[in-house]
Amino acid sequence: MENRPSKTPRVALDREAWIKGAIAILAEHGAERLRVEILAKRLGVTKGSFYWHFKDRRDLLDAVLTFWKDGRIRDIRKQTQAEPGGEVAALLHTIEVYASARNRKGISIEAAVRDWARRDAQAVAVVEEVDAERLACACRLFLACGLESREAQARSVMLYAYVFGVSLMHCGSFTDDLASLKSWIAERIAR
Amino acid sequence: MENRPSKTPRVALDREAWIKGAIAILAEHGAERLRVEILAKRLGVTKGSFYWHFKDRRDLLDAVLTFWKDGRIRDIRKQTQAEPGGEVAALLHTIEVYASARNRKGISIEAAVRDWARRDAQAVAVVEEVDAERLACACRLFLACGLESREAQARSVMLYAYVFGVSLMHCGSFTDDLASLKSWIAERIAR
DNA sequence: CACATTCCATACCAAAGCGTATGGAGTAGG
DNA sequence: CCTACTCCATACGCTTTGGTATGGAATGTG
Repeated sequence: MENRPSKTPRVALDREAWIKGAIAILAEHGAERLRVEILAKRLGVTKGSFYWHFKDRRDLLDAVLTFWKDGRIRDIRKQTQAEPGGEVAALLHTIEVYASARNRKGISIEAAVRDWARRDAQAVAVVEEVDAERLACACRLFLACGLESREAQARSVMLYAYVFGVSLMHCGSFTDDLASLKSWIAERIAR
Repeated sequence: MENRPSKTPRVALDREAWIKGAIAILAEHGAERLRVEILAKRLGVTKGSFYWHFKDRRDLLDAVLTFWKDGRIRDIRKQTQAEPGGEVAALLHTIEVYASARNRKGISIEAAVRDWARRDAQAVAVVEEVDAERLACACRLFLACGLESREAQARSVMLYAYVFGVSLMHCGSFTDDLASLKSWIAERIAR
């Protein structure tokens, strides 16, 4: 199934195509509005196809969660890689990437999954795994900077709480130069 | 309508009772799951009654948003009151109150409204008003502490971003003493 | 060519939910 | 006591959506 040559004229959908479409809807409308008929229409097929690839709607939701979790864990490990001496730069880079307005799609997915986790046990488990990995990655960098364990933990929590919070706020009309405010904050968190 | 004596045997519902019930559902299940028939059942009546008090479902949603906005603006003004010299204490108090786990209900509503605001223009407008007021209140305190305008703004953004972010994270398994981490963070933000 | 397999369309049922129409019970005013 | 008004119940039509059953077209295989 997965090693189908991509040149095949028959453009059959596989599980991953459905999952990626589902994540797009998740980002735009939230988990509650992730309906199989809507998704099928978006992919240009009918739901008869859906139930070939997935047992039921829940099967899709779990697949989406796993797909998202794996991607996020891969990403945080990549973003927090640092050579000795470059730890502060890596921290600033992480804040920049995760709090940046140009990461709109990623932030939307993140927000949707976290809202989802307020009502779904499986989503809670996934978010906990991702948060644990992210905190561990940040903590590793702070420790490498020479901070003691306690402060490294506190700064890690502060870092991610800030990053998620700022992506939820609507502070556009508060200041004329939000970018410089953000870099001031990033400095205070990372250094 | 509003000056009905409370001793009336007939316990008729008024608009506010419907709104408060709606906010409870909003906190538990989100705006998407705020259905009039479910709400009516929760209040012990049928939807026939609902359409007496509200034009349609949208009418209820707008009323919920206005009710929430007024309450939040009243609250932030109250929480950030400070006598001269007590500004830092007021800031720490605000962080404590808004990021506290004992404020579960309020945090749930807050999260639901913010998620709602990702898809609803009216909700966006309300969240923007509330955020603007909160940032202004915090900024006032920082300025009273003697900080210059730029830093006061930056700290205000950091304060609220952190507060909302920490309520979204799942960092329970990260440390054995989250409380002391939080107070360390609060100190670093407020002072 | 015959056949099985893969992937999808169509048709169908059941449930949830919005909004309307209508009537009925309770209450206040005259 | 009669009437108007308030608040709610009941019944209905309509749309959306999850899930199933079944057939059919495209593709690969012997």
